[in-house]
Amino acid sequence: MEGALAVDDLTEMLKGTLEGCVLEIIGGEETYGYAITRRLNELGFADVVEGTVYTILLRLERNGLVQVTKRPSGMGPPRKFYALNNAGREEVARFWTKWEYLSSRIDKLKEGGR
Amino acid sequence: MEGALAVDDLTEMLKGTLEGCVLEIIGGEETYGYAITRRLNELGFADVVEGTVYTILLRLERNGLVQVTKRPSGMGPPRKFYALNNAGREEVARFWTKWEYLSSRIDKLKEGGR
DNA sequence: ACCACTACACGGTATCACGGAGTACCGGCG
DNA sequence: CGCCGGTACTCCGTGATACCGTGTAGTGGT
Repeated sequence: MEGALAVDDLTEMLKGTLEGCVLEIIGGEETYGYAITRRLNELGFADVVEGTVYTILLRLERNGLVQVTKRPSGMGPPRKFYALNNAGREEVARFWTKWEYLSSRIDKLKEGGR
Repeated sequence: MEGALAVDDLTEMLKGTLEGCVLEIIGGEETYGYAITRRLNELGFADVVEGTVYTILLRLERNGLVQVTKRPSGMGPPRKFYALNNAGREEVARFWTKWEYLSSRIDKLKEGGR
């Protein structure tokens, strides 16, 4: 019954897009790593695991795209909440531009490719 | 005047998709590396260079997805023509399934992401 | 003879998603 | 009280991929 989905491994295809997805989620509301992972799983990115998301979050922080606030949880260890700053908002806009561009080219190739 | 396109660097986003694009092009007609590179450039993948395409072609050959035929050119050195075999046709179908899946998830995230 | 265009191959680099191990805080169970 | 499961974050190593420069080679034009 487990992941009997049509797709077995999106890993390589997610390169470059997963970071954008995380940015978009953070842009929607201030949130933290564990919740982002769950959110991604719900959205259909079923195989994305915590280690991957945390790597991305650390990278976002290192690149100065997010503002980080640590808050106690009551449900376990303290959480690190992430919110976009100006640079982050610009980056997420760039991401969507790139995605739009790429997906239009690919769809065109798929249609009139021959 | 230089590449004043809306997108500066698709490199990371192309990971996992470029190989599928090459497969699709080969599936359309038997062709060779140099021409595939030109075709990709025409299609909007402007920054894809020959070295990249050749590594993909070597990989496809190594993975037994293509049938290779060397033919003299008259326009330079001999060309290696690539055509899909059965495994290659299955692979390109899998690619489009994955692409469909991924792009639908991403578009959903973009719309109702919150 | 030189140069430009065509055409392919190779080696090294950077980036990214993944996976496992480790740490830590909390609540419920027997 | 001790153990386990769920929550939550960190670190490090691995594998896959696209990129880039360089080299090799064949053809034709001047």
